Amino acid sequence: MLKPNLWFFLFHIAKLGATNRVIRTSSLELAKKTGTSQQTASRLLIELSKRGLVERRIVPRGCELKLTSKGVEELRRLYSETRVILEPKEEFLVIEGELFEGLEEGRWYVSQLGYRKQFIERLGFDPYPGTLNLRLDPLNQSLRTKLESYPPIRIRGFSTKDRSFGSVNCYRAIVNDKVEGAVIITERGHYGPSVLEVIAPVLLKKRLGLKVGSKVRVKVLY
Amino acid sequence: MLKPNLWFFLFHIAKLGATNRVIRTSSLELAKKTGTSQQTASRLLIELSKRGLVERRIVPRGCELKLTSKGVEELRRLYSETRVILEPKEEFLVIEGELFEGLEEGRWYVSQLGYRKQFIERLGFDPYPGTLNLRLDPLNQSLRTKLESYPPIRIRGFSTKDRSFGSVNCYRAIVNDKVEGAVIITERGHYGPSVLEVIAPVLLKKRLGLKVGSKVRVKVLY
DNA sequence: ATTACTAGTAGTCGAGTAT
DNA sequence: TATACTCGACTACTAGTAA
Repeated sequence: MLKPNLWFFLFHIAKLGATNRVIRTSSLELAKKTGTSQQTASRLLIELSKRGLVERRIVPRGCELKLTSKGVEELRRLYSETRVILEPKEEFLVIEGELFEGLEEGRWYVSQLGYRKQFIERLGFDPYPGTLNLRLDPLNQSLRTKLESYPPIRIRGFSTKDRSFGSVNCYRAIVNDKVEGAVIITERGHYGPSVLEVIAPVLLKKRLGLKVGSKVRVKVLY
Repeated sequence: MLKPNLWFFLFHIAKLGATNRVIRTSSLELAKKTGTSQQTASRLLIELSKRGLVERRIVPRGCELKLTSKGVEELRRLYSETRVILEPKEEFLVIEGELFEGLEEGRWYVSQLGYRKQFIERLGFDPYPGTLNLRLDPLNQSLRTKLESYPPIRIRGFSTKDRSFGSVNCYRAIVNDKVEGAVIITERGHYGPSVLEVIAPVLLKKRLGLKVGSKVRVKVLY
């Protein structure tokens, strides 16, 4: 668990904008922002860097910093938990996308027993082997990004003797206002943020009469 | 400024539900949750209590805790700042309510020079002396509550020789898609959460042809 | 200018324990 | 049972300073 003062320091670095770009700063500036000494700032920077939460490069008069994805994740975790504390109401987000024919990789992943057992336990259904892949326009991509800041239903990764499978985040969802299923967000997704992958207990394409190019409306609960 | 480990401790107390009700716990339980000793938990509880962030009562086998409004405020501050870091996009919220004739108190407050100067400086307009009071149904009340979790434009309180005036939080707003103004949220509001008070550079009732009972739509930017 | 080491010190922790 | 005090141990801080 990240120590509170490291978290606080990370937070201040993020406040300077280091979540999505490299910033130019110095240990003295950070010391002032966090109300500590230059020496302590230097030490904490070294520690954050060691823990892989910030990337750091010493340059002539100061340093360049950027949060790693692990650093952003850490920030987001506390943010999500605080949201649950302060805004306990159940809400939803509607994401729309266009069906496309995927690589059929999803079928293989979803049917892995290590995932299936958890899907059944945590989502309450045994997913049909296959995913519905929706292409998102930029507006819907930003909704997807927003979604990721909400506390997910976590499916843990696991290993077989052949390989290891990463953890997966899920959100309950209702597809075209009819079928209950879930959005899945994989650690290193096969497609990236422009695609939304949906699973359900049934073959969605058939059940909803969808074909390539169909507009699909996903109401995601969180 | 609240020390990081105190903040972290407050966060854990909040996670147990102490934001909106009294919880029953003990220093040992909190110690386990935060990964520290019973002694440290006890000491931090005393400190949080001294600083007026939690209310505390020792009972036979443990203690009862509840965050004070100052404690919740502290949590909300960091939450809001983190939101700005992680979700930098400008967004809005549409709140609708029904016009009613207020106590005319607003007129007096808004025209106080201590407020007016700040309104001009921070909102960019000199408010018409008076407020538009909208009665909110429960759904719109929850939107108002949600609004309060976003970082506001803060107007500081001040004192005259006669009395003191509390600080006010504002959000830019557009009324009925036509007139720019601001929603004001006072510390100890005259009306409570079921009412939304709006100010603008003009007399809104006249400008928009409103009368008692009119439905008014306020698009609040944050 | 910076970063970051060393060394001395201030502050925090938790075992023991009184209440 | 609890809370919370004392005190020795340890951690984390900053001043001084080298690079």
